[in-house]
Amino acid sequence: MARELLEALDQAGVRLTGPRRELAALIARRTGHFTAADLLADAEQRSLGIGRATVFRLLELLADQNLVERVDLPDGRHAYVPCEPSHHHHLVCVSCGAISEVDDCGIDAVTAEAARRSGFEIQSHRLELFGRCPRCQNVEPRQ
Amino acid sequence: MARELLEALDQAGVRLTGPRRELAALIARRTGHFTAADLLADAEQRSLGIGRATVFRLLELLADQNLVERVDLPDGRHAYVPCEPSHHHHLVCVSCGAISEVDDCGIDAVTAEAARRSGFEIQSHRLELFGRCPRCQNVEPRQ
DNA sequence: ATCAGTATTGAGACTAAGTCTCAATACAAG
DNA sequence: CTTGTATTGAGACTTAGTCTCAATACTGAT
Repeated sequence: MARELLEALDQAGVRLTGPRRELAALIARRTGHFTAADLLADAEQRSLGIGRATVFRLLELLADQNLVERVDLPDGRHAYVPCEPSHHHHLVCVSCGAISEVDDCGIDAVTAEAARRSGFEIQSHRLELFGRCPRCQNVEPRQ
Repeated sequence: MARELLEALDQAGVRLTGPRRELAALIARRTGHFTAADLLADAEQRSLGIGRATVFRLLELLADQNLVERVDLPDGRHAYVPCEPSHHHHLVCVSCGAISEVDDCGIDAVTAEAARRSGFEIQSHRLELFGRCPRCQNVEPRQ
């Protein structure tokens, strides 16, 4: 998966540098969502000597490329999740942080209806679903 | 509208203090969304001598009471919008910041479908729609 | 292979956002 | 009025993110 990220960056015409390769590998081995601080901590733990700015710069690049998406957690923090570049939404497990992608599911009808009622010209939307993944439901049922 | 905020705070069993009254009035005279910094600036401009912490504390209180909702702007900033305490979603005008509330519009069907497909047990969701309000469409058509 | 030009880098200063502590104050119930 | 306690502002502190700049390292051309 790190490979895919790097290929996509290559396609985008940016240089494939050491720090970028290393960060791509760190992202690839993460499961679920992570924050910029998580990634920075990973890098520091391995003494990769990667600066804070570089982490933010890469995340921005990946987000531009839709290889990673920014998710606003219910507690207000910003996290990222690696994902397919097509438009979709995320299900975030509030227990373990696991992420699942869902594609359209009919939200277009909802936005069209909202546009009709309000007169707004809708350009984009963001739908985030929070709950518990199947695994966490089994571990601690009906909490 | 400041009155409504204060009444609701009273209901919630907190004290109706000077700073809270003043901030409620500032919120009431705002249109569209605003950030904590905006409110703080308003207060400073009027030399109300209200501390940063007080502003954040009140916003948290109001959010707990669902009198104000936190919105994550596309650029990643956090904003607040005063609103009805019932569940609903917001349309945010990216030109002028105007806010419009939309109620359900069939999103429950979407979340149910997503839950079915993923096996998640969905607890909450957040839908934000960004676009241009009717007024801004007229000012600068088809931008 | 090497070179040259330029994108990218890390360090660290800086800004902004938000939290926390604590002594002083002000509300509200009696 | 008095008194107990919630709330306050100041300001230190933390965390998130940006910016600058000189040094480095890709990459494409040679």
